[in-house]
Amino acid sequence: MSIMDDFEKEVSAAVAEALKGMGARETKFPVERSSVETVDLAVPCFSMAKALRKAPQAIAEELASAISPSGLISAVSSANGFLNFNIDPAALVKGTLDEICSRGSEYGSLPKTGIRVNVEHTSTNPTGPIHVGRARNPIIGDTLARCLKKCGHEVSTEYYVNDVGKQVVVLTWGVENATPEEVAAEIEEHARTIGQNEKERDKTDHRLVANYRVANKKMEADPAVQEQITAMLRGFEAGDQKVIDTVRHTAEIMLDGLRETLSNINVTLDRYTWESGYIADGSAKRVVEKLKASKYAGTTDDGACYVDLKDFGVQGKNTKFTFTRSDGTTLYTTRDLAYHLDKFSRADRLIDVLGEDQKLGSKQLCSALEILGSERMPEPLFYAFVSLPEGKMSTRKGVVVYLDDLIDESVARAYAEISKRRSDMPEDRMREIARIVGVGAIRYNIVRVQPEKQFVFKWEDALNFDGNSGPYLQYVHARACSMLRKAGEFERDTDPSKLTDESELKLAKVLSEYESVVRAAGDEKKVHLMPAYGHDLASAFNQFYASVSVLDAGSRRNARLTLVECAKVVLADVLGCLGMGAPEEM
RNA sequence: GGGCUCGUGGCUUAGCCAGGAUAUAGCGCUGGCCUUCUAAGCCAGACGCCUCGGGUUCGAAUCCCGACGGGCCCGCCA
Repeated sequence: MSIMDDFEKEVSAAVAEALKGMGARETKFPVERSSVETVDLAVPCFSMAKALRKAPQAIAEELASAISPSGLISAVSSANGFLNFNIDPAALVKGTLDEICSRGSEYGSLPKTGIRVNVEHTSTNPTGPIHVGRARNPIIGDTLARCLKKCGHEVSTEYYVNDVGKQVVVLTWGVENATPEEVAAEIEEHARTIGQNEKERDKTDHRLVANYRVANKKMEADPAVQEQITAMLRGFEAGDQKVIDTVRHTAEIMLDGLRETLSNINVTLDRYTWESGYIADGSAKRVVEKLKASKYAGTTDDGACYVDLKDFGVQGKNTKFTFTRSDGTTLYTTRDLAYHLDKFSRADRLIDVLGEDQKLGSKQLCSALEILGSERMPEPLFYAFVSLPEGKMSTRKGVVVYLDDLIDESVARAYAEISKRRSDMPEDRMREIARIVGVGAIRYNIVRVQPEKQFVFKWEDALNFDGNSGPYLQYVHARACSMLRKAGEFERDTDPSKLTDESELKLAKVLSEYESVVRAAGDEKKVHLMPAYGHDLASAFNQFYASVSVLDAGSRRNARLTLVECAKVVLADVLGCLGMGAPEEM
C-alpha cells in the first residue's frame, strides 16, 4: 500500500462527503491521475451535471469550496469542470523514501500470491540461428516473466522444442549425409551471392545452417534423397528409436547454439520440453481418443479426423480442425494440445508468447481445449513481426540479420563509446561493461514498443545509445553509484523539509509510482510500460542532478544522498525486470 | 474472397481496453550549457487537420459504422 493509494482513499472519502452535503443521491465518481502536471488527482464533474442539474464547472467549484485541505490533501481547486487535488509533498517524499529505505529491492514488489504462472516463450524451430525478427519472443517473454515474479507469482519459463516433423528431419539428413565438400561449397556460394560469411561463426547453430541448405537443395534436385528423407520421416512416425534418437541428437546440437545466444542476452529458461515426448508417452494419442468421442468430431473419406469449430467462433471457408492424418498419426496441433494439458497440470496460469502468425492456431487450440473439457485457457501474448527496410526477413533468401550479429555489433559499439571516454579503465573492465551496455541497448530497444506494433529493424535505432535507450538508464545508475562511492558513509535522512526543490519532488513522485507500473507490466502483460517508466525515472534523476548539488549540499547533503540511493535502488530493480545489467560505472 | 491486426510531427513512439483539461517521449533539426558530484547528460526552440469520411456524446486520438493504406492468417506443415 503506497502513499498514493492512501491519498486516493482520502480524496474519495472527502468527495463522497461533500457530495452528500450537496444532496446528491448518486455518489459514484471516478478519481483519476491528472494529465495536468501541477495536479496529482482529479475528479471530473461532467457525469454529475445531469443529476445535480448544474454546470460541471459550478459543481467543481462548489465541491472545491466544501472540501478543506487536511491529512494528505494539501490543496483543492477547480478548473474546466475538474475538481483537483494535490498531495502534501512532504508526506509524499517522506512516505516514499521511508518505504524504499526499509524494503530495498523489495520495494514495488507485490505480496506473494502462490499462483504458479508458466511462461512459454521463444520455442523457435531448432533448424537455424535466432534472427532479430524472432528475438522479440525471448525478450518479451523473459521480461514478462521477470515482471510477473515482481507481482508475487511463482513463475516458471519454458521452451517447447519442435523436434518432430519434416524440417528437423531434413536438417538431420543434412548433418548425417552432406559431405564436408558440399558444406564448404554451400558456404562459399552463400557468401558470394548473399554476402554473408558464415564460416567465421564458430557456433553450432550457424554451422549447421549450411547442412540444412545442402539437404534442402539435394532433396529438391534428387528423387533418391527425397525418398531417403521420406523414409526417415516414416521411421520417425512409426517410432523407430534409431531415427528418433538421431533427430533428437541433431536438435540438441542446434539447441546448444540457441541456448548460448539466449544466455548472451540474459535469457535462461527453466525447462526445455520436447515435442516428441508427447508421442512417446502416449498423451497425444489420448487427446485423439477424447476428441474422437466428442460430438463435434468427424472423419473425412480418407480417414483423417477433425472437429468442426464453427460453433466456436472460428471463421473462414474451412472451420474443420484436423487432428489426425488419414494414416492415424498425430499432427503438430494435436501434440500441442497434449503439451498444454501437461502444462496445466504443472501451473495455474499459462502464458504463450507467440508470433502473430499463430493467432488462428491459438484460437483453434483453445476451442479444442474447451471440447476436451478444460476449464482454463492459455493466455496468448502476440507480437507482430520484425521486418528489414528491404522487406520481410527470410533465412532462405538471405534477407536476415542474426541476433548473434546484432549482439556483436552492439557490444562493439558500446566498447567504442567506453574507450572514447574512459582511458583510465582496465581493458577487461571495459569489455565487461561494453557487454552489459550493448546487450542492454538491444533488450531495451525491443521491449520499448508495444508487441502488437510492427517493427522495422534499423541498425541506427537498434544501436541508439541516447535518449530513450537502455544505456540512458544504465548511465543514470552508474552516475548514482559514482556519487554514492564518492560520498562514502552517510546517515540516511528522509526529512522532507530538506528535499523541497521542484526536481526533488518530481523524482520522489516518480519513485512513488513504481508499484502501479509493476502491476500493469506484469499482471496486465503490458511489458512496454517498464522501459517507459525506467526512462521517466532516469529523466527525473538527470533533472535533479542538473539542478541541485549533492555532495556539497551542507545540511541537505544526507537527505539528497538518501534520495540518490533510493533512485539507484529502484532503477537497479527496473533494470533487473528488463533483464539488463546495472553497471556501477560506465 | 473471408477473418484478425496496425495507422499519432521528417522518422520512431506513449496515450486507446475503463471517452474529459494545453496529445507523451525519443531520434533528427535550431540555439545555449563541461574551472563544479560521469556531457551516453541538462536547458530553450521549431515541427501535429492523432490516415480519411460518417455516427454516438455536453465532450472522441480513444467507442461504433464505412473507406483507404501496411502486416498476418485461412494445410492430412510445424
